[in-house]
Amino acid sequence: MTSTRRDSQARPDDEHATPERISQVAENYLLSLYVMGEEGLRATSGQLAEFIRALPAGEGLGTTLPSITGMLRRMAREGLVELTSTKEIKLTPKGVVLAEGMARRHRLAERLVVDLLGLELHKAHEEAHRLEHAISPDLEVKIRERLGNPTTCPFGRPIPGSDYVPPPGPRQTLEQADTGVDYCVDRVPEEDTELLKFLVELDILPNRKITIVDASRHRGVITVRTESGEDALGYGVAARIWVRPWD
Amino acid sequence: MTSTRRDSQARPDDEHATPERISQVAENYLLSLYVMGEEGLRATSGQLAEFIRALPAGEGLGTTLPSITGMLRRMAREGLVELTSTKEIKLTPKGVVLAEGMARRHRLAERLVVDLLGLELHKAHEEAHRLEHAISPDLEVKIRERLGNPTTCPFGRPIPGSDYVPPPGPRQTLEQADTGVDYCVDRVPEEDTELLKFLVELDILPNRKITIVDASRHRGVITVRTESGEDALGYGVAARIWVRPWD
DNA sequence: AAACTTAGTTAGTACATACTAACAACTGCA
DNA sequence: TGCAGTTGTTAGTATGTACTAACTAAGTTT
Repeated sequence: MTSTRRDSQARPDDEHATPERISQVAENYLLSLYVMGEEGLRATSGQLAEFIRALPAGEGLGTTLPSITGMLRRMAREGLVELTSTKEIKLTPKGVVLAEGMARRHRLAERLVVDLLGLELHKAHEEAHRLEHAISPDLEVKIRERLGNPTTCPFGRPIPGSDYVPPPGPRQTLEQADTGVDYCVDRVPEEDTELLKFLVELDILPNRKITIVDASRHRGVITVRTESGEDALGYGVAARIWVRPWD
Repeated sequence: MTSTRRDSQARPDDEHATPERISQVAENYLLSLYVMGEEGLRATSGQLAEFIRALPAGEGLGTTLPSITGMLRRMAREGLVELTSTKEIKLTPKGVVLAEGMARRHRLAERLVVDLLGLELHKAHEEAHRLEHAISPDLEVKIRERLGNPTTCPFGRPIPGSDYVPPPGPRQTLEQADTGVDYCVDRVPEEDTELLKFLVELDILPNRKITIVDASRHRGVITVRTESGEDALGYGVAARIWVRPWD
């Protein structure tokens, strides 16, 4: 929904006295670019298209390359991104500030709906995707206070601006982890609803203990033990779960 | 926010299997028309323009008559409103359902930010104005449960679909009320931020006791007593506060 | 090296939302 | 009755977001 860029959703967020208000679409771009950066992905139009295609409520809109090219041009005009000669998309300092704000609100919203409202974890990302655009600075403060200044979202990602400190010890994916060693789940993917239902059931969630019981690479299956029991994961799934040393 | 009507904000809300998603702008129109109906106002384009002009974050956008005419035409095409021969705007059954949903979410959001997040009352309406577009049916249920199925918003208006029953006894404005009689505040206006700060200070809020100590119509001033003390109100303000018999 | 694949842009179009300026229709009053 | 103010519509235009189709530029394959 939505409308032209000048409609509601005024958020005097962040610095920049400029009376600019960016659209929800631009906000989504910024957040996507930010997360891609966090994940170490090369930010190109094509990658961005895939990212946006995976957005909840995306319904496939705004996912063709021409749409993205056009949107990026407008965002470049607004000073939010720069298009490098190698076709890479870089956030400007201004873009970074706004993108961090989006990530902050998105992750706070996830905590809000899960911790305070009791929403099922697998629905949190989609809800937050809508709410992130509707949270004013005032409300953000209240939410943060009410939640006790959380440092991560329910999926383990850090909340920008919080006093998050990366836990000690190396971080790796479950796919690369050793058998028989106790690990602490660090992050799980947030956008795959069906997978999340399974992870919740098996207690593979941030800060829970997990141990690889058996890894048969040839079968493509890793067997893990958690508080809730033992079960098997595919390597593809294991590659999307981050762990760190237990204790 | 914003963008064309097909972007994000998918809400499979309400009945109607039609895959229609209405824009945030249309949602605002529906809510405005609904509230105008509640307040017994004749819904014309002009009235609607004033209503929209008073919307928070409106920033004066979409408030010219031609904009409204155009928007209403589109909404009529979508079967949300009907334009009568007397230039009155009527919600269709479908429009009523959607409008009730907006009012429900708006008022639940107001309760959420005030009761659960501790936001100052005078900011609640503006926050809710953004949040109302971002609440899914799933989340709405969680919010309602978490709030204990409230029947009114913090300003005293009923939440559609709740088990609100109008309190017994006649409802009237403070302007028309009698001197020396105890009344119970029923509703206060929600959109006037400055007035609300004052009402909060004076404890003129729904379900509080209020008594007119003195009414000097010639001076245009009504003096009231509440739990918090005595103070004077202008008639214009008094006309916007609804009361019902105490007890 | 020619042809194909991949990635991205440009061109042209569509639609929602917004505006100003010009017009029409009704109301009230002289 | 006619003229003025109010109210609302139509006309014409701008901008954001989206698309398809056609092009271009790189790298791959044969």
